[in-house]
Amino acid sequence: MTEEKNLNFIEEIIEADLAAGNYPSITTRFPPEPNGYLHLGHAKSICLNFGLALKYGGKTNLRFDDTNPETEEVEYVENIKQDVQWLGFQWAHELYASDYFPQLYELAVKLIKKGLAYVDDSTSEEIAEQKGTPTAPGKPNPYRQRSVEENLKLFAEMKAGNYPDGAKVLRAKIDMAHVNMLMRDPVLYRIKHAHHHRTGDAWCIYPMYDFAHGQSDSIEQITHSICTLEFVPHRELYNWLIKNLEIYPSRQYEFARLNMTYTLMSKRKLLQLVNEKVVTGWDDPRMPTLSGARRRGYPPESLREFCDKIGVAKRDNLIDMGLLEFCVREHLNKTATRRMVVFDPLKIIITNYPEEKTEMLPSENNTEREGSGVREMPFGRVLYMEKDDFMENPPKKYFRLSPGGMVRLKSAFIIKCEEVIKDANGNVTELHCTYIPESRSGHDTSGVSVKGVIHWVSAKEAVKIEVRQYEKLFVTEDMNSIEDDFKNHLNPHSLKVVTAYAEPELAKARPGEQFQFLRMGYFCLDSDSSADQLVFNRTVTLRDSK
RNA sequence: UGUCCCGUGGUGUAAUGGCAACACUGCAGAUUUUGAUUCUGCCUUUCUAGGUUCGAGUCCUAGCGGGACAACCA
Repeated sequence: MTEEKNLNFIEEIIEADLAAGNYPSITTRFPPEPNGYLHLGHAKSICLNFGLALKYGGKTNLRFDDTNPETEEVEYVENIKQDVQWLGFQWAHELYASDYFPQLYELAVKLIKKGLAYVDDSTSEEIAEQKGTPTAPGKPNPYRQRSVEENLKLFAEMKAGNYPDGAKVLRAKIDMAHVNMLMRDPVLYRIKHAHHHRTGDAWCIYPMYDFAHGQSDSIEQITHSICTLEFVPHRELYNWLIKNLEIYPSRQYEFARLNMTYTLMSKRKLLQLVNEKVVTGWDDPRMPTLSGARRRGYPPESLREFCDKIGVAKRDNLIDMGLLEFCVREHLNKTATRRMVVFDPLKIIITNYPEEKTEMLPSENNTEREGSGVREMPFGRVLYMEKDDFMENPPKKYFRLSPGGMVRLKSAFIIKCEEVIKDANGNVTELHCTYIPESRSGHDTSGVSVKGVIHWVSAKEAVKIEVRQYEKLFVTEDMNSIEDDFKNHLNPHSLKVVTAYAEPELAKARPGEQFQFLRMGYFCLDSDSSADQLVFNRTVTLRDSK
């Protein structure tokens, strides 16, 4: 237990509320709209809302904000639930704003009866026109003066389906000259003859966000309704409705949304990438979605650690993607199983090693994880090493292989490069080496010490695999600052597919298993794998201080 | 030319009127059978100007800078 508290501003509010006895315990909610997949920004919100309830012994509801049937689908509902659970959280109740449609309708009637709402026949253009601008007040229209009886009748007719889409709306009657534009008689209900993923065709009028979200909070007795900064102006309306509807006083608090370098966090734009097949789907490992992160191999623990590290505040931020990668490496370093894979093979022949011989050499699965044991790697006369680990004319501080030089083959022997074989064009095609039999790993009596250690595989037993190497999706650091089409900023090299040569043990990889390919990075088996073609995703590279 | 929100190292986040700190990044070094990991050190910080106070990153005022607000989206 640490002494210091270091609370974020929401925790301070909660602790003050609890200390003052304002609530017996807290209730939060995570309120996604099922019109897309969850992304890293949602992870911040999920960790915040669920984390707060966990910390203070409260509970969190998962509530789908499904008030716009035109964009919402069950497919999204299912994936959102899966993502929240994958992140490691369990909701108290699975709820839907659409469950409250009957109650919401009654609340609207109540507002009408109080003379605080009216039916407006204006077109959306007219309403926008009459609304004024942030610097100019709006003007009321004649519909504002309709009687309570007429409003009641008209609203009932709207519900009954007597009018086409757009013919009428229900608006709150507040103040057309209000300095806050959201208080200039906001639209509460609109007509949409659309099929809803849960209520079907039972309704043809649907509440707007402002007449659904806060009311749902009240119905569920949410104590702390936490949302992002763009809802700050809505808070005044949120409170006005609570007061005039005389319902449970939930309170809204706003924090700054997550922004990350080289990334977009807009569901609309991510949907565009999916629809236009720029990526393979919402779960493309390059996507900043939770399903993309999962497929790429980011452990949920890392995401939670990341959300913890970035903190919660009210100022705009741009978090370095490197911080997320740090959290991923930190976790994977302790958990990932080590394997050797050569990406760009250079054949080496150990000239003093017997033709027919193969011996099995043990190598640690993970020195960072106690009890993870060893596996056996076949070693023979013909091996592959990384082309990158050989240099004909090495610079000063180079300590891998060069002509006449020595390196250790990890978990095996020290070898010396005796001869460089080239093709007609002068490209190096093969290396002839000798090995030092006394230098066997763990039994080294050779007295020779070398600085370089490289990975390798036996050519005969090597397994061919497909590896997908990912890089950032966009080349521009701050994607919020651009003013042209975001697709102009796509990274043309965000995916590179290569064939690599793996030690035979890797063929036993199971879905979800995380690996470190020695000196190359962290990888996981992709769902595109088949019996005769294993496909691996590169989760993240190793830190490289070469 | 309105209202609201926000200004602390390169990036984030703390410091709750009393010695500006932690993490990431970067740089340097040690260790290392992964140029990884681990360890050590270093660089760099309170937007400006007034005011209140014994004392201001913190409170007040103004300015400057950034963001939000004119969907029958959420």
